Amino acid sequence: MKFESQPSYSLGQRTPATREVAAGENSGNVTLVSQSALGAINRGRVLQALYDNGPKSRADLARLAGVNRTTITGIVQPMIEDQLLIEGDASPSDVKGGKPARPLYFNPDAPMLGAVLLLPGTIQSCLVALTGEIKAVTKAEFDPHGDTEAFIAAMTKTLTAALSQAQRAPFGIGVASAGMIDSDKGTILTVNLAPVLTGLPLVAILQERFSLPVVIDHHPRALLVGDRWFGPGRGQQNFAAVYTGEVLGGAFFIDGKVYRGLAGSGGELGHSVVQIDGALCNCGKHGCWETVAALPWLRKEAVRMGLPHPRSVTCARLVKETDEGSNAAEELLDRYARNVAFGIVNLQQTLSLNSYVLHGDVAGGGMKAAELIRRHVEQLVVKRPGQEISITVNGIGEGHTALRGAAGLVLSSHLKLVI
Amino acid sequence: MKFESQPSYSLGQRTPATREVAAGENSGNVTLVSQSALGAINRGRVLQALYDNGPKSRADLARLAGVNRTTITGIVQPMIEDQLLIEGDASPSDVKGGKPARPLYFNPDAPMLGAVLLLPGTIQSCLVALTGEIKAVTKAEFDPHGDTEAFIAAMTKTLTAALSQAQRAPFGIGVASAGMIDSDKGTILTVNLAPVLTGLPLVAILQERFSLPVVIDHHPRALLVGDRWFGPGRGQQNFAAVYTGEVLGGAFFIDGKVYRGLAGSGGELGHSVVQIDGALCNCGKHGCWETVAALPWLRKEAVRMGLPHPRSVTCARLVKETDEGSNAAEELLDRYARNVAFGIVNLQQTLSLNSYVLHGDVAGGGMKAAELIRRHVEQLVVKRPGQEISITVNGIGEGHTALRGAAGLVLSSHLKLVI
DNA sequence: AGCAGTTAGTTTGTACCTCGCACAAACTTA
DNA sequence: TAAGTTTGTGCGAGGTACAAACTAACTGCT
Repeated sequence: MKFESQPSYSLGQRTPATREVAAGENSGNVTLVSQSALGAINRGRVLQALYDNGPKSRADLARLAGVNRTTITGIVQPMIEDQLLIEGDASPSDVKGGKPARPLYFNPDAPMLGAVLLLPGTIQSCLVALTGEIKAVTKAEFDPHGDTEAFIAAMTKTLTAALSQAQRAPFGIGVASAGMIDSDKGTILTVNLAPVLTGLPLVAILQERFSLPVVIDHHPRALLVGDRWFGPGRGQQNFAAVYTGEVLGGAFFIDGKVYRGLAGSGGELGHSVVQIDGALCNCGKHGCWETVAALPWLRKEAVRMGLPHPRSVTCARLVKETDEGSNAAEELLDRYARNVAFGIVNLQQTLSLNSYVLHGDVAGGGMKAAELIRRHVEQLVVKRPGQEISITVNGIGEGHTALRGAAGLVLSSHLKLVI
Repeated sequence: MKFESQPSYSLGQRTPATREVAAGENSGNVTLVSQSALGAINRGRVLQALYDNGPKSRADLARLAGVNRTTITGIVQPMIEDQLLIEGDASPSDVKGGKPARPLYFNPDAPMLGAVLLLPGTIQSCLVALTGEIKAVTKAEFDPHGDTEAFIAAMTKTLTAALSQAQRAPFGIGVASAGMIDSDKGTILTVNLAPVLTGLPLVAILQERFSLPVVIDHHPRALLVGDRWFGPGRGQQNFAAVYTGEVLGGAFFIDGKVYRGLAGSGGELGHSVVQIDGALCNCGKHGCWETVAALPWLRKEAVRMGLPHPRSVTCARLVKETDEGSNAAEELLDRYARNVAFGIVNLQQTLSLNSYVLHGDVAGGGMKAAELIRRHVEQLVVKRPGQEISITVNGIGEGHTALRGAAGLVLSSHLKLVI
């Protein structure tokens, strides 16, 4: 599957090959900013400003970035000609007098992004427009213990089905996967619940079949980017996404960049220790955060406390039952919130990001759960004067946030160059 | 106190005033890289490469950074003329044939950096050469509960004494301080053991008196920069510094940059929780890492176990007594190492930096303590294939590492622009 | 000794980017 | 209708990195 008509400008490094050439034999630890890279960087930042702030005029963008208006014109003009951006009609502005500003926004028909969400047993592929719209969703299932070839065939088939509905070449393909991912090498290291994926060099495989830039990252990082793009993290420079469910995970947005850690292994929070010599964890260690703040703990406690249908209890149900007056539910919910809070406290003491977006089970508990957790965090953290800690939930269907995030991963990896 | 003869080129933003002008009314979250900033950025990176790798020829630097040789010439030539760098004699190289390379290195007589280490009751000021040499150390004491004016007078006096021995204007002044620091605003928030410092806007005060760029940061961050500059972190792009003693603290070097967190509050690791509902901490919470891995814990346990002179026990002494065959010392040392390891494990699970430099009490235990801790970390961390975790100690007199780090803070804040 | 080959560093010209200035377009206010 | 304001656009200036071509200095072979 090949596409034509690449845009006349570059959004950054468009293919891994280009990247290798650009980096050359640069084995050192210094990278200078080259003249040509500068253009790509600034183009990327202007686009990001448009993501973050919505439609803006050239003059607004110039003010926002502290640069000359002419600079913005020079950057956006080719993008308008290339139909990536659209110049809207002059809108009635709030300022008096003067030529009315013409807002710039993303062309809904601009090149889209391929996105894949890979969870044990299921593949979800789609196209994501720069406006965040999700199109051409195709799903497939695979045998987690089956044959690699069969999985690759299923993967290729759904992705082809989704991508073929694009009119112009997508900018790239982003894959969000459960499990342990090496995002540098582009391989899946291990997925406990889907051994067929173990060691799969998925990026190389997809790159070869689709001739597009491909990025893979783990699920929480996709949620983070989804938050940043169209969720509560929009426009923020520092925040963390935290996922709770059967397992716990997290990802960080630091100083305007997605944090990966070496080989993309940052954010494996589930196995940070909050209880030395505590309960045994799946990983073989004791007292991991996952042993006190994930669903298995919640359900075990529900059994112990004699709650109704304890094996299927969720945060959402606890909130509902609390509202209906169940003291037992309220008590368990509070303990759950407190246990979740400990992990956030440790993050806060370490990175001091001040802003946390919750996903997964606790997100089902909505604002009430978030507020409960926030209160525990406030109590447990060492306060600094004037410091406010924000805890929000992203309740949008998880699949959508992760898919948007997977798409955003491609984009951000090509916009935010490592400089 | 004023200096003359500024260099003809700029190493970045030389004064806060310039910075404000440069940022303009940029209240947004986007910053484009301007053409002129590009030069400053690359100049800074070349200098950093020289720090990291020691004397290098232009050609080597070009290869290291993946840029053209002519670019390096253009960058270093003004610095040589300005006597910041010196071009060494052609040295016999290992390659056969060709014109011999001429190494570039820092002029020991180049402008130096002012550095201050502020601990409860004591002030230490000095000059630090770009070669790392520490000169003109002057010390003073102050009453931690005394008068603010008296403190400022003492501070100004020692710093003036140190700076007056410089022949050219220092690049700036770096302050490393105990306690909670707001490095954005340049103020000391609180120092538990020195109330006189509470709320002191030290950066503004020093900037006014010395007309130089001034940077303040907390003690562990200075240690980090000291490590990065002349310690085990030299040339590394990702590592953490961890300080243990009466209190615990840390700082991170991430992707080639010092991590600060909002208002410089990142790295307050002592109060991350490793034992839910554990022992009561000074901060009023329970189960902080500080309650199980700092000196007070160690000494309390030494008392409990009946070790000799338990109130003055240190890691160094435990190592010595272990070597001499004391089983009790060996057992306590191992438990101490394990407790320290938990904090490092949590860092590793969160940020995945893979490299840790220890300071303070555990550093006194030398390689033996480091190896013990490393073994515990290896056992407690979720291993990824091929992942190696390095734990080292920086045993150099703490004052020196912190002072060098304080100096480095100024330099790095002026070299590594936020771009 | 002399020449080819190799590497270091410089000179020169080119391409690219941002900025400041001047100006037209479009709108408001008096 | 005139003055004032804001947006957006040419155009030249200044600064930066790069490529090509050159000189300088050294090695190894004949």
